[in-house]
Amino acid sequence: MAVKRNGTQGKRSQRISVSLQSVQEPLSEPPLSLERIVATAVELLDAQGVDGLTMRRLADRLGSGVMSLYWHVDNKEEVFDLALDSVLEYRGPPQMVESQDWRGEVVHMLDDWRASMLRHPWSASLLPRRALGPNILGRLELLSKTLSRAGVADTDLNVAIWSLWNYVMGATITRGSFDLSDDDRAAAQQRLTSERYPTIERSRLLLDSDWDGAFRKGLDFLLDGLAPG
Amino acid sequence: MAVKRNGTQGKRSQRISVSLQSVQEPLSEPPLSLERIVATAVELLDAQGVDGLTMRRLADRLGSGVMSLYWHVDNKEEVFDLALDSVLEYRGPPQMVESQDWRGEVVHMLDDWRASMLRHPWSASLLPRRALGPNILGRLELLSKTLSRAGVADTDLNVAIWSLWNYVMGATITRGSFDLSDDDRAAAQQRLTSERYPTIERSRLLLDSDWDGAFRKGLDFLLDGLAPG
DNA sequence: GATTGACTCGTACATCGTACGATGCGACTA
DNA sequence: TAGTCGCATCGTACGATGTACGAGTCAATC
Repeated sequence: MAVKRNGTQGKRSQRISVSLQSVQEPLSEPPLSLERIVATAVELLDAQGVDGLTMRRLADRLGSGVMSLYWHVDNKEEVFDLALDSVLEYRGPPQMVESQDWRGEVVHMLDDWRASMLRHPWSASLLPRRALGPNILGRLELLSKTLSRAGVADTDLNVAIWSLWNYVMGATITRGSFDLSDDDRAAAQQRLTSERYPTIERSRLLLDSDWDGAFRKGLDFLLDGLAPG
Repeated sequence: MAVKRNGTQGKRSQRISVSLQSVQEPLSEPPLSLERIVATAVELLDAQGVDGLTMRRLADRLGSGVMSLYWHVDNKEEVFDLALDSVLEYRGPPQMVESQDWRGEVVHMLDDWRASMLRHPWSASLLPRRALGPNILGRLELLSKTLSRAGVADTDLNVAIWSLWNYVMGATITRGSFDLSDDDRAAAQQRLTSERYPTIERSRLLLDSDWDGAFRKGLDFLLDGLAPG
């Protein structure tokens, strides 16, 4: 839509700040760039949550005017998209040779995915309403390739991918929902004892489930069913 | 916090509109009530999405002043909570006797859950950031009870519940994310062909997956692993 | 008639995203 | 040197939003 943002955006010479006037009012921030904007947005989201990110606050942290952001970014939605995607990058399993251990690779990637999102709780609430960024697509591609290499038939590939994806997404979002403040936790407990949910209460489901263990076990069952040997 | 809302809220006599002055300016809306507010909020969310729900629009639809809403409701967040929960009610499987078919019951409830959320796409994006309402807890309770009755050991119960819950949550949210406008769809396709995701592209993963079939198959695998015979 | 409590609503304010246009600046050309 | 142009920054202003505050209405009670 907008014709503004060009190919060299953010790449401008790093301003060799050698010469004079080293002393300046607000300490002379480095110039704006997409990278800096996104990184700062992630900081802010980590610190203040989804509602804590406003363009004004973001600009303040960057030491720039609010409207300067809009040269690098079309709108706030794009900031969300970029922040989300930037947090979901995947660098691959430890060793880079094509191992035979496809199952280990899949588990590693999905584990890392879940861990990344839990490190940034806002990501879980953002994901459902944003489009799929390149890093998400990259993970899907990797998953797809690995399963294919493991011998999953093309006919079953989509089922396998979606099942695994769904499972991880759900696990992440569920866990995130429970990482609310202690107030909310107390409120939930309150509701439990007022209205009656005896089975839940007995199993202490909401209180001290072994989340990580449960995640791995369910994942194992899925993989058992979805892929051969 | 607020001491306002009392026990009889919304229950006020239905205003027996028999007598005179049947003609009035804007057709004389029925009085406000929590029920009417929530129902209208759901209408609005269905029609306009999460961002389409504003207190002013809500009041307009109800034919009331904006601030009148705040007598029935503490804040906008509560409207979201109530709308979300109201959409997730579950009335149980067709026959009400305690059948032996625990697996059928579980599948029925989870299917219905997914269907409910897909009927109201905004619910998927709301759920991750809201606390658990009574209807959600009720479903968890039912799931828990049924699995317990099916012979799942207490030790494995939490794993089983979370695995199933996670799976359904993820499936719902994923599907919701893909129910975007055609524009977004086109954009995704664009990204696919520009950057390279060959395996995804070949399997047409994003385009014509059999979502419902995939959902059921993955669910079956999970149930196979999680529960006996 | 006075009081009370349930309920409604107009006004006002702080905060938000962002449209618009002015401004500065380095690198070109004439 | 003067003029032009594209990149980049930012101040001002506007409409929309959530909601605090307090005044208003009306039925039931004393």
